[in-house]
Formats: sequence, C-alpha cells, structure tokens
Amino acid sequence: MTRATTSRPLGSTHRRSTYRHGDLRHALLEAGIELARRGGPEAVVLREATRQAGVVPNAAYRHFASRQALLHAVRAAALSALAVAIDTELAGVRRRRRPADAARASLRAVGTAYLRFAEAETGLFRTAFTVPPATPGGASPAMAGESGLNPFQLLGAALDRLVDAGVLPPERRPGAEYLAWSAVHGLAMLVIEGPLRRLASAQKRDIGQRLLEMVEKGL
Amino acid sequence: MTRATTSRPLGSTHRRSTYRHGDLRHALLEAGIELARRGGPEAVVLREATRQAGVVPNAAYRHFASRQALLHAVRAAALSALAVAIDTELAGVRRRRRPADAARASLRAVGTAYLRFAEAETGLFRTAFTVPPATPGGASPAMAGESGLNPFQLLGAALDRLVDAGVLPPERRPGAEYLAWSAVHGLAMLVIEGPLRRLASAQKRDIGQRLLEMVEKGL
DNA sequence: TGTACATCAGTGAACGCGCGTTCACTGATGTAC
DNA sequence: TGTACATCAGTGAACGCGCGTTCACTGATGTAC
Repeated sequence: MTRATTSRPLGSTHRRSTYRHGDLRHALLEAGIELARRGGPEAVVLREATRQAGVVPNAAYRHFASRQALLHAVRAAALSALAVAIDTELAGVRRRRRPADAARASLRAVGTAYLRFAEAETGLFRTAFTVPPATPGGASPAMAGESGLNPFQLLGAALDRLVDAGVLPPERRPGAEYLAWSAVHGLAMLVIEGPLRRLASAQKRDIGQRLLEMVEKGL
Repeated sequence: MTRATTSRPLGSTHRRSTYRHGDLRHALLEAGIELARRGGPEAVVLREATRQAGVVPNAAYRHFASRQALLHAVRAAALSALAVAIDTELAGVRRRRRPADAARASLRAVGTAYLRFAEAETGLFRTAFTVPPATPGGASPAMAGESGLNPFQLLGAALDRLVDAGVLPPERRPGAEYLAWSAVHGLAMLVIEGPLRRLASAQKRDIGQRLLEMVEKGL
C-alpha cells in the first residue's frame, strides 16, 4: 500500500514538492483518524482532512466517494484499534493454574481493555460506536484486531472459555455477550460523556472493577 | 405561564394574527422538544424552532441567549420526561406481600421504564444524555419527575428499598447506582444506535429482562 | 375615562462561516511502439 | 534507448446550503397622569 517513492513524511501538513501526493488515500484516512481521536465522529470533516494532507479539498474525491465513505473507513479503523487493545490486554494476562481462573481473567481482561480504551481514546471509541442516522448502506463488518477477531467476537471467545471451564452454565451462554457488553459499554458511556465524567480516574477504575465483578456473578 | 389571551393554538406553525406571539418562549421550547424527539440533540436547531413557532429567526433571542441555552432547556425537559416515565412505571407496580419482592419489583420497574423510554423516545433519550463538548457552564441539575426525584435519585431510592428489605447487603449499597445504571444504560445505547439495533423488539425486551436479572443477582 | 409615553416582543435585512460537492482543467507518470 | 500518448491524481474556481448571530427598526401593550 505504501509506495514510498519519496522520503517526504506521508500524511503531514508539510508542502509537497511533487505534483502527485503519493499516498493520498492513506494520508486522508490517517488525518481522519486523528480528527476522530480528538473530537469524535462529527469532527471528521472532509475539508479538514485534505488540509492536513496538504491537498486541495476536492482531491479527496479521487479516493473517497463522499464524506460518509471517509467516515466509514475511519470507523473501521477505530473498531480495529479497539480490537487490538483487547488483544494486547488478553496477551498480557498472566497464566493461571485453574482453567476457571484463567477464563475469568480473560473475561475481565476484555472488559478492562474496553473501559481503558473508552477513556484513553474517547474520540475513537465514540466514532466506533456511533451509527449514522437512517443507517444507509447496510451493516458494515466490524473490523478485527491482530487475532483476526473483532471486539464482539473477542468477548464471545472469553465467554466460551467460561463455559468450557465450567464457570458459566451452558444454558446461560446464548446471548450472554449482550449482557456483558451492555454493562461495560454503559459504564464507558456514562464515564466518558455522561454524568460520571467528573469522577476521579481512580474512582472510575474502581467502579469498573466492581462492575466486572457484578457481571461475573450475575451472568 | 400560559397567558392564553387568544384562542390561537400555541406552538403551532399557523400564522399569527397578532403582532405579539403570546408565549414564544414556551412555543420555542415545545418546538425544540419536538425536534429532539425526532432527530436527537443535533436536530435542535434555533432557526427551525422559530420556523415552527411562526416567528422570525432572531425573535428567539428575546427568550434564549443562544442555541445552547435552548438546547439546555430541551435537555432538562427530556430528563424530566424520563423521570415521569419511571414514576409512572413505579406507580403501576402491583403490591407484594414480602418487602423483598416489593423492593426487587421496584428496581425492575426503574430499569424497565428506562429501557422502554430509550426505545420509545430515542431522540429525547439521546438528548438527555448527550453532553456538549468541553462542557461549558458547569453541571446542570438533572430535572425531576412528578415525585420530585430525578432518574438517578429514583434508582437510588429503589436500591435503598433493596437494602431495607435485606436483599442487598448494606456494604454493597454505596456506588450501586453506578453499576445498575451502567448495565441498563449500556443496553439502551446498544439497542437504540448500536449493533443491537436490528434485533426484533421482542428479543430486545427479552434481553432487557435478562439484563435486569443479572444486575439483581450480581449486585 | 382619556391621552402621552415607556417598554420591549417581534421584524427585516444582512453578516460571515465552513461545509460538501461539481466542473473543466493541467501536468506528472507509465506504457506502447 | 527514445518519443508519442493515454491515464488519472491533484488543481482552481465556484456553487448553494443552512446555520447562528447582530443591527437598527416598528408597533402593540400596559401604566402614569
């Protein structure tokens, strides 16, 4: 994808010396992601992305059919970033002797990573989970992380381990993603842009852990 | 508040015969609420509100200092509507013999009303819980329903009953609002504008009930 | 009871803004001969 | 190895849009005498 015919930093605001950009699509996507990072989905503005890429506004249309198309690509990248964050957290879980403990640790890791990502990358998080009104174009596949699984699938895998370890009764397994996800997602929302936003971050972590406990017990 | 010096329907799009409007503030607020109802917070547009009130755009500034001020008023109304919905649900809970059952029913009523409101009044729900970026002006008091309590306080009261009935250990009480709220709020978000939005509404209700069970057990 | 006057709600016109998007173009690149 | 040419990425200029907001105004109302 990266052509790198010149040594010029791609995606920067610096003036080009060449007429061709080289990798404008990539630069626009990168700029869009940066805009989403600070400011969320509504900050993903076509003209601003082209400005940051050092290119005239309509140049974007060689690579994206519309602002919506760019936003879609940014959303996919945001979901992918979340998946990577969860992957990383899972990889860092230390080994346990008992499978039940290991399974519980996995589920907890998924939740923890989700909450941490929501707080550290609020803009991307909001972008990942904001759906355009009227939902045109149909469902887009949620993008995966290093493991090849998307956030939802990673959660599902953790729940499967819980069943395998005998912690979660199999008859409770179907739909359990929705319950766990709801709890964690709700806390994330309340913490990043809701009434819990003013809490000290230690307090937020604390509530996060209690919430995960509740899910574990309540499932 | 309602002057009603004429028989003209207030807040309608119909042409006025009088120079004075009569109750423009009220009409603008009503229009703003209607805009929020369909379309959420970003649909609360000053010019559109004045249009619906049958008045020139800048007339709004006699009653609201800015678009933000109108949006604030609309948000307060949305929160109040949610509180009323919860109040109503609580009032409809049928009597139980055992206090423990009564307390559990209360908590469940709060959650059910919350979820139902989120689905039936998506626009208002989103408006109630969307906070303007950078949060200017400080915290606004969450508006109350008929009982004089806001949604958060209603939840707190239900949890208190749970403690009084001996269902919830007192040491688990502090912060329990956050946990319960997170779970229900998260499901609401996933259902109204998230990945669960395409589920059949029976299925949504089902998951809602299972979620409330999880909260009850997990708290 | 009638008249002068202050008040202030709503008018009319206009502003600057940044946005997404379209059009006809230009000039660098890669390919065919 | 050199030249003609097609391709198509990025340019330049412009559009219409609806928005929030400001200004000086006008005319209905309520109040003081």
